[in-house]
Amino acid sequence: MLRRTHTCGELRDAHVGQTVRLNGWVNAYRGHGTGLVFIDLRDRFGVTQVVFDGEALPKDTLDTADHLRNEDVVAVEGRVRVRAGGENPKLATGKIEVEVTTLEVLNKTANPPFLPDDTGGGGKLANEELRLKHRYIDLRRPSMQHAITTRHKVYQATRRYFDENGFLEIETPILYKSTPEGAREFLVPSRNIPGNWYALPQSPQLFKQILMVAGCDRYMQICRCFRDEDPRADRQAEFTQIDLEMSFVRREHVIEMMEGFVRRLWKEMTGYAVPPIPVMPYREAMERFGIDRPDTRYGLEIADISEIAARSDAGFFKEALAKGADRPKFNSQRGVVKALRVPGGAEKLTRKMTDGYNEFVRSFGAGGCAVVKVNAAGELETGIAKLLAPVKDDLKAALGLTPGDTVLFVADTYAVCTKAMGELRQVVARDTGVVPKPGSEGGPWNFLIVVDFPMFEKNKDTGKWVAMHHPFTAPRDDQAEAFVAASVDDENTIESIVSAGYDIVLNGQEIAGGSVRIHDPRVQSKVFTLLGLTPEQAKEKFSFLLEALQYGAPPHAGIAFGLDRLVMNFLGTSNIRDVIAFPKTQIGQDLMTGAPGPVTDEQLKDVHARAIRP
RNA sequence: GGGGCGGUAGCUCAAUUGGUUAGAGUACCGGACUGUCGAUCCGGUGGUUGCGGGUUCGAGUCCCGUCCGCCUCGCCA
Repeated sequence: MLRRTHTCGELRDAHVGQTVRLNGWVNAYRGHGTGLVFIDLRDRFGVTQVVFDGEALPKDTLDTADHLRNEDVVAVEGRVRVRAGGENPKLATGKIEVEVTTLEVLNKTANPPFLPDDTGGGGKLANEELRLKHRYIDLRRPSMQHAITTRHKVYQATRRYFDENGFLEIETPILYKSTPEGAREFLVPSRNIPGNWYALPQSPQLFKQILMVAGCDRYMQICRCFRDEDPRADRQAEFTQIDLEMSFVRREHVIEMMEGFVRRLWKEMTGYAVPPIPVMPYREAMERFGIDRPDTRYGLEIADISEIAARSDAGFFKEALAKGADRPKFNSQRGVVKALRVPGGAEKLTRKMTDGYNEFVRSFGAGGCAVVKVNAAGELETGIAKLLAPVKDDLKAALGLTPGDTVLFVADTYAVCTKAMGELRQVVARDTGVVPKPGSEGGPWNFLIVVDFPMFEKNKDTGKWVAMHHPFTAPRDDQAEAFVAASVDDENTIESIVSAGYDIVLNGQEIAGGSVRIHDPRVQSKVFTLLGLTPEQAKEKFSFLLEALQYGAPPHAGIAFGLDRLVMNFLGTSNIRDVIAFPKTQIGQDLMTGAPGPVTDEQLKDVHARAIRP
């Protein structure tokens, strides 16, 4: 084989006169038959034009060259020369060409189902289903090579940063024990212990805490996690986390370390210097933006107008406000009325759109979405304007209304209203064109750290408390005593306890989340009690961690970044499959390998399992 | 589990209210061509319209079911 001396992206006019060898794929054929053939040769480094000149070559070489086709794999040897036909400014190597003296066809291709061209060979990309089936061809596309390379750089920058800061990279088991809380798990039957199963980890949570007890001090791992839940555009059942844990730290120390990581990563990947990241309490995020991961690239803040609404003539406002009126402010079951002022909405929002919003908020359990417009005279009109007449001046002042605005109202319990408004805000932002381009396309990178999450929330269906983060999340340091002292039946107090958890949010997307962990046994047992676990059940599920925590556990805290989402941000894609070499489809199939596939009865017998076939 | 969009030559798409032999570009095969760079020109091969049923004189088109892909709600401690 004529092994390459250079890559296809390397040669410049400085190489003119040198004899070189290139290996690669035929990216394009431009033949003039009897006398002259051009081939663009591609590898992951670039494209170089090689030329076969009939006058200088044996007939059979020219003949072979004339039959080269896209995706054939070849090796050539020849001399670098300035292009006789003029420069091609589209190519980095466009000033030169290689005049071939020897051609070796390393592999003729079958006719490929599509070409790995970012323009689809002159048209659109082949559909994703086909590209996933022949992933090895799709991955040859320059933009996919770029994605893979970008992901590689994120790995390397991550390892450098955490190595410099004293973290040890430690692997944790993939065959793990089932912990039925949280996401549905993938199960693996045991051959040696009949009737028992491993589970694939949703995250290495318990192991990383154990590593702190084990004195490892600082742990990091770029690890695969598995959650058998339905995917989304930015979510796969199988995904990658940058998983971290630190000993002898409190919340602010972890946040400082993570902010340093974000700053380093963005500097290396984009050149952008991340400014100090603002910290916002969960409560404030919910009040102003209706969501725990607010997109702060635009305004459109939500206002609580409950007090004003109570004095209006709108019966449905009063009805909503009557709900849970005896509960404290911000209690999830207490009725509220919220308003969203849409600047210029009178013009930007059509009747059809606002009707759509009405339906939209209903999907989150709200009764509907009321609308008023502010006319040129500054008066409220249309929709529920008449019902608001008694409070119009208060409303104008509270919301800062100006002519041309539209105001959207939702009235319901705090939980429903906040959720509906938060979602509505994002839709309205898109509809009115106030969402900037992503950072990777020149728009802002807006980072935010959200803290002070509630420890617990009520499950809608069962009415039981569930941990908002996970059962090992500590209360904020100043809340621990109140938490331990609180009665299990005191819902209002339990709901008000905030945790020492933290999320990092980028442009409205959660890119990392973590917490300080419980190392006080009193707090831990209180958490289990609230979650409805008896000491025996808790021991059964988490025995090894609980046991370990008894033997000298240092205070510790950690966090995990969603690596796939980080890479997506650097690439400016909203499709997680673009950043995973071998992704799965919506129903978890790998279209290339055909996984998941059937197994034989013999295999099942081996692992003491039987299939229930539909 | 629910909602939405889609599936027609290898690929990207078209095909009037249901109406003649389902077309075009590209790829592929053959031919011409010594400076192309999405090469060009000429000719040709290529179809169970995802699959199954139904309505109809007649279905790519309408109806029912089903499979697959994507988006989304639920779900994702």
